[in-house]
Amino acid sequence: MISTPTATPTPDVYSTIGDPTRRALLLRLAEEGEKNVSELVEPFSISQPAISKHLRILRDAGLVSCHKRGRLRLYSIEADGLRQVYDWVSHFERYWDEKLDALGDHLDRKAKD
Amino acid sequence: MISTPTATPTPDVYSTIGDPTRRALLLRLAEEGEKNVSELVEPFSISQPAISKHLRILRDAGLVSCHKRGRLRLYSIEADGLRQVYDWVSHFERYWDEKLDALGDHLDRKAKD
DNA sequence: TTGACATATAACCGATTGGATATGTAATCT
DNA sequence: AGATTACATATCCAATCGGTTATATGTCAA
Repeated sequence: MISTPTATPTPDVYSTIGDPTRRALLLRLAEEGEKNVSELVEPFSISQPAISKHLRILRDAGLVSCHKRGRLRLYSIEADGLRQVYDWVSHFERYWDEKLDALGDHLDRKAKD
Repeated sequence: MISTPTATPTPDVYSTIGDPTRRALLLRLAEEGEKNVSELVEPFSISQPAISKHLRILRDAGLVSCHKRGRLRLYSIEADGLRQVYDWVSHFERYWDEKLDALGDHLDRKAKD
């Protein structure tokens, strides 16, 4: 009984979503709800073990969870961990969605929250 | 006419921000404005060439720009490319800013779109 | 012009990554 | 029980990564 049960080694969310396959998996789980591994593999041209490895990484990052039903493993999105990405990238928001003229003051104030 | 500004080979923004050093560089440029390389190196315990390499990657990803002044290269944030990350991660927004109790139905319905 | 400074690039290296194939394990079906 | 299905894990491999030191290039200052 060595195995660390859930004890997340916090495997960086940013690098986890750095991979396009993993992003696609996350998006699909978010849009279509829980899916088993075979269903998740299907749209890709890569092997099942490769997808299982991605799912493992996603699980370790806390971005998905899974439970068994019969011989299926049903994976679901666990999006809380993505919030930190949202928060980080929000720091740059003012650079793209506003003309920063007299607005600068307002933004500086918000930045202090 | 669209004209790719610097002929970006689009070296994936997601993997670019996967590195913590690069995220720190971006954040600092955003918060403190343009900086030369020496200034950017200073807070880190890694070598100047290592930072220059990161800056190269950031430039290739279109996330920073630089211009010369004397013997200095002044780097500035170019945050537009981060918007796609913001947009992507926004897909998961509903998972963290809503209590999904009786809301589940509503969400399931939306998922079918 | 010579030397110091600012920065980029080159060459190299060990660690990690993302894939493949092969095998293990548990649940279901006949 | 035996075969099949669904998935995870093990092992291996080439490519990429992030760092290093060494070197090249261009600019300023004396």
